[in-house]
Amino acid sequence: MPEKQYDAQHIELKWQERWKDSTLFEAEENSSKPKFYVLEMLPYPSGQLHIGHLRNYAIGDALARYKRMRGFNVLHPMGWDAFGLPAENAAIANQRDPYEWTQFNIENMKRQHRRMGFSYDWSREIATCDPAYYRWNQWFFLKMLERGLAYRKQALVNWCPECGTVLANEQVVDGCCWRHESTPVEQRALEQWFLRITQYADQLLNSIQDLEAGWPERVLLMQRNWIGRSEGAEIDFHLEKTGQPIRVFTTRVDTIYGATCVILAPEHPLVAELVTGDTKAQVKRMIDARAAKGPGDVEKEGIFTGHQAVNPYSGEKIPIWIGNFVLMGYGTGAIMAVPAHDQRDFEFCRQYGIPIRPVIRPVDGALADASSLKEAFPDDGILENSGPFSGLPSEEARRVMSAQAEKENFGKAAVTFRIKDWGISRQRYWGTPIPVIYCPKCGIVPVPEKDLPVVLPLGIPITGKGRSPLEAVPEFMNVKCPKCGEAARRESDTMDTFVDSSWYFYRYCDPNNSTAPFDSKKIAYWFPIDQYIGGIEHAILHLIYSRFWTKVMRDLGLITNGEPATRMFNQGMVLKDSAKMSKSRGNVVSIDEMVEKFGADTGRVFELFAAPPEKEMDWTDAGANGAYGFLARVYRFATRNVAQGQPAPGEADRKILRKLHQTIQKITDDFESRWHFNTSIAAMMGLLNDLTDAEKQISAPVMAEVLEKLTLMLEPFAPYLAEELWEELGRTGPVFNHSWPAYDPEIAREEEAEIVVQVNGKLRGRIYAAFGTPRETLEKLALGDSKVRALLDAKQVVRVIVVPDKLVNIVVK
RNA sequence: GCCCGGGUGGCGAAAUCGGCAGACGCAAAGGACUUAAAAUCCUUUGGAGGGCAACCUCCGUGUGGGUUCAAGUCCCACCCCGGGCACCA
Repeated sequence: MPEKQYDAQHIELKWQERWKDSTLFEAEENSSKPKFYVLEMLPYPSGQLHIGHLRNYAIGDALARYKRMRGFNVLHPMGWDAFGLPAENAAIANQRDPYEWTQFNIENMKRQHRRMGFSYDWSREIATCDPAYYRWNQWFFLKMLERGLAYRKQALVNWCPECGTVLANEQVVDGCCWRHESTPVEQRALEQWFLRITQYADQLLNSIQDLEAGWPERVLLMQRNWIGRSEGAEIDFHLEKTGQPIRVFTTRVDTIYGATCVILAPEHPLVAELVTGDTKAQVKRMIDARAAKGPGDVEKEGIFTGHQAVNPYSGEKIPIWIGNFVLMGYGTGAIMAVPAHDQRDFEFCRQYGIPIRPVIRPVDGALADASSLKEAFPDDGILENSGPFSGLPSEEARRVMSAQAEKENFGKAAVTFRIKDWGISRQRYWGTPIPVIYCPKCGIVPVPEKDLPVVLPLGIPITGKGRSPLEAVPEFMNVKCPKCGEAARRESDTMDTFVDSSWYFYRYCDPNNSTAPFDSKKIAYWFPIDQYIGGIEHAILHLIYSRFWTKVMRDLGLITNGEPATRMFNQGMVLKDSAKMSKSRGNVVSIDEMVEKFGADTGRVFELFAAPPEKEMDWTDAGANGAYGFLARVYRFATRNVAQGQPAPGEADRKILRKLHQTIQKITDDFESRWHFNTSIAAMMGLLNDLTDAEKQISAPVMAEVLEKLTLMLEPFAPYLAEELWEELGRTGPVFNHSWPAYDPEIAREEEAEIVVQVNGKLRGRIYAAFGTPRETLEKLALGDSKVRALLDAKQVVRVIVVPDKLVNIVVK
């Protein structure tokens, strides 16, 4: 009879058909099992899934299946982040209704995910473009508005005068509009809505320490830097002429006697008062130049205002400059320049001939001579030439000096954060409408909760021109004021899509709730997320916003957890032939194409086998062939050995059982600790190689046991094949309803330890001894080894190092 | 410039706590089967040298130093690659 061949297409279609429309894992809130919530980051439905998107799902699905087999009540939901710029651009370009376009893409992606056989609980599917979801974005917005966490202020946006519309940063190309390459983008001030994330800056920073156990160190580091807390002092210099205070922020108030000028950001409000005529025009050019270029490329540039400021400590008069490197959005928008102790100030002052005056000396050194200074001395030391503070160490001086400022009312110790409030206004069609009404009489009026959701009007023209697409829809814009009943206008801005992704994973726990965003009891059961998996590109924005949202919901009394996820994992990128996959390179491999060529199981196995999951991996068809070959060998071996084997047990049985238990141990360890599934799969390949070598010597019961356990171990990686083999073995599936195989360390252990014998650290031989053989015996054995003895001839043994069960190193002279 | 990762055969990689470098796979070469090809199976495969042979010797984890009985792994300096941030006072 010819051997059965592995036909991935046939097998996968068969099981897809059987499991059509069914949810594989159903998570239950009332289960007595321990819970495990595993989540991959939301995909955006661009409709064109390629194998680069596959990796975090392959990892998440393997983990979900493994945890399920370990007896956990697993929640593994799936949904779609379905608002955004691409949908709108597609609508503009293809004249398609964005809602239909999105629905089409969601259906397509769902089909692809089903084809891959991922174990989602489809009964919990959500799409963020559904009013049933975004209604709660609006509800949260109103709650934040009530508590002063949402506010409106003027902010600068990129504006294309040709389109008459707002541009996202990525739509600005070389300072010009992406559609009008010769039209420079302008900065225009618009009233925009903000969420006060800065109010949570301290909490977001402090509770990072709770994440240290389960989040990658680099993500936490990036977040710490992003939040950017710095301690220092705010000090008022005074305008000489009027006595008007100019507040500066500094981390080095101890250097203030070395301040030789005050520098204002060009946008600083005082600038408008201080400068006139030509200088004013010069300042405007400075602002525009910076907007067009981006801060990194700008040369330091300064303008003297002609005014003087008074140092509140020394009474000294110093010039006031305007500097293009001073940021209005950080600190107070004004700095004191201490060129002797700050490299950037040093460069600026040298450029403009402003005096440089050292006031800090190293603890065990002398004060630098200003005329010979080559670079700034930025470190702490001892104060000199600093009036009553001379002789104090920097740290103490900072404390004393800010205390004095506070006492005498010209400043205080202060903390500044780099993080800014979160601007959520988007002048776009495709997002959650901001639920606010502007009444000429009552002002800003929130939409009453009973009128939610404010729904996006469908079927309207989207041209990409004008302030916002919604503004051109009178049926949407014109409303009665909920307070006074007079004619009023709606807010036409929609929300940033990061709002959608900030709390979607809570909605999964209760996706159909129509009276609340979710039932708090269900959240209390499932949260925090046990494992979140996604790309490193979200390390900052998405992950800070969702942490912020969690803290706000906790303060609203909706949830009790302070962080959304206890563990976070960032998978590496998938490359194709060593280059990032992209349409322009033409190296995109679609999931459909891959499944037709190799099968879903092969795709998963290869993506996990080619590299450890946190590293980037290179997709090559040859490599995928290798993974296919492995699955095919497993299939052929299993099908030809079902109910086969020698009647009597023998030596081969013992060896193969040992290998089996070693393999189970290895893969279990990989799942429990570091997720190096590449080595897990390598271990299964090793087991299969040993099985093939001993094929004819294995007894029937051992063969049956090995095949059963191998199939169970395949389940997280190649579920279709596992299911098929399970059926071949005469068992009833699904496989994930069965327990993960246990290993016995006694069986897994080698009978004898192989002990390496080194002479002066070089490998010279091996000896074999039972585990736990005492040091003395090992030393004797090693010294007695004939090969070793030959090498020791005429040499003197200085020392012998014995590592039990491992190694003997003989040091000779 | 700063911060964070990396650098191991022809290639992807393994070596989890300082203890046998190169597991597992790809590619390649040779062989078996075949009219032939595909598929499958077997053998070889870090480099150099030696031996009729079982095998043996030396070198080898980006570079140069160091610690150690022992270094891919720890320390110092440097080079290169990738990612992030970029005048943050």
